Amino acid sequence: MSQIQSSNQGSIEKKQFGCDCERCDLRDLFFDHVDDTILAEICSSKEENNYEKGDLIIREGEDLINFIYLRSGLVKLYRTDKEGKSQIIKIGKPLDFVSLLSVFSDTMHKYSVTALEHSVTCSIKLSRIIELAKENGEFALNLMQKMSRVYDQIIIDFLEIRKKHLRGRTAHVLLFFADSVYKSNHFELPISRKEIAEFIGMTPENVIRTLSEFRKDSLISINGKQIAIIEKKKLLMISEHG
Amino acid sequence: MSQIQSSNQGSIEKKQFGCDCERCDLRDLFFDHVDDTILAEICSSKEENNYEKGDLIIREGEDLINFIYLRSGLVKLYRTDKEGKSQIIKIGKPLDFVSLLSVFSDTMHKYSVTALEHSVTCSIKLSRIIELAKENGEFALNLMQKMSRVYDQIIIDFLEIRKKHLRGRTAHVLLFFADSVYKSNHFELPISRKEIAEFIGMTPENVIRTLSEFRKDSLISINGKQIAIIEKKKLLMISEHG
DNA sequence: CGCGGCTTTGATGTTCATCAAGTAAAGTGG
DNA sequence: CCACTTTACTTGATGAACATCAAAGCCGCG
Repeated sequence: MSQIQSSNQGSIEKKQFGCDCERCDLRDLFFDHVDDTILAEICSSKEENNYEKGDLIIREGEDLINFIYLRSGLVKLYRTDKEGKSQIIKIGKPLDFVSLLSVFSDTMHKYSVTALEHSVTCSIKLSRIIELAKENGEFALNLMQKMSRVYDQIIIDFLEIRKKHLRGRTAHVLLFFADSVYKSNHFELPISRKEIAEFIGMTPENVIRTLSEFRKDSLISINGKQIAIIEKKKLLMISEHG
Repeated sequence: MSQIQSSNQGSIEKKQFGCDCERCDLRDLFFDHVDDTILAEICSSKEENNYEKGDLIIREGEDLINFIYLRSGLVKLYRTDKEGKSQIIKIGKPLDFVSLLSVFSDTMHKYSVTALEHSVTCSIKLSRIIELAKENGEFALNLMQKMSRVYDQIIIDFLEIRKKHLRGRTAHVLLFFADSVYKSNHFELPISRKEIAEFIGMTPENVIRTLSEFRKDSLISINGKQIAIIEKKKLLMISEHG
């Protein structure tokens, strides 16, 4: 994992924070209710990290020191049991909050996070965030809302997936990447067949078999990791149970 | 559903709040960081409700007006789809927070809640809680921690259950009631076989079959809803996968 | 180049849902 | 309070869905 400090590239507008937080989409989300002085302090104390595909960002069990969020890229959030088997909980995009889960429930990370593509995270000392929340209820409330939405979405996805069979689950994953991540019917799968299986609670063999079926039925075309969705409506029907 | 207002029965210690919050276990959890004046105000404006087994406490989709928590009793938290099929998310005990989930993520309830035994809830206007959180960061942070723990536990339980087969899931449920709810190896099941099935994502028939198997293997004894766990160690092994 | 992990397909058996049919229990109206 | 209706429970039989095992091809990497 490489680790670089972001440099101020002289933004055009607003104050100089000694960093480039002004241009970060996440700023609004987090710091709506924090005044500029504090924002500048946070901003200059933050740490920006770069990760390549496959890099471990957070390891389950590690001490929870930083509040980490995803600035760009794509990550998977997962748990691994003693036998080494993983279960993927969520595919995290920017504006999702990487370490948001479990930040306030424990002193250790409850889940691991690994980059699925080149990703950039920002880290802020958790102790500072907690101070801020104590001092500033609006900020705390804002955080609470975001957290709650992320959690609720995970629960609803789990329930949705549990209702479906193999074909429905597989279609669900394809549509998730097409609609929620890449916003295109043609994309490169950022995860392996095995990881799809860990995501939907099936075996890799059966995921592959189902993808092959979809291909034979001309619902999708497959070229390694390249996926093109051909019959989206049919795929949707399969996902919603068919 | 009956609805009674709690009456002050003249508590011995501390101030008179015009209510009996002093004797509520939940008080500490919520209002550690709120001063007595505000506490008194909240306390006298709260509404206490009684529910019998089977009473609906919250209906999915209802406007989220009150912050509701479970003072005593047992509830199920669940979602129902268009075809009328339910999925149970969690069995809620006192000190769990009935309306905690989704309170801060939406304007509507995302889940339904039904009483599994006689239950007592306290309701506080959500708008008041939000004001409090804004004014008082410590309170907000406290709430955030509790919420986060509840959510994390749900996610971990979902993952655990997903790893297991029918026998493991059924054992898991029995042990949950024995250890986490009733703290006894002999208890009356508060939910039907069908509800167990909705909880673990199986069919009622197979839940029944598995319970019968456990009975034939002398791991448990069954008399209607009365369950006695005989071979706890073996049940534990089955739960942890055997 | 060769090793290890991911991928793919096929064959086989297990696990589970579904259907059916009957019993017990619990609620309902006269 | 009893006959009636409904809902929950139970067991068996069957087939579908899925995991597992096996074998071979592929790809990336040291």
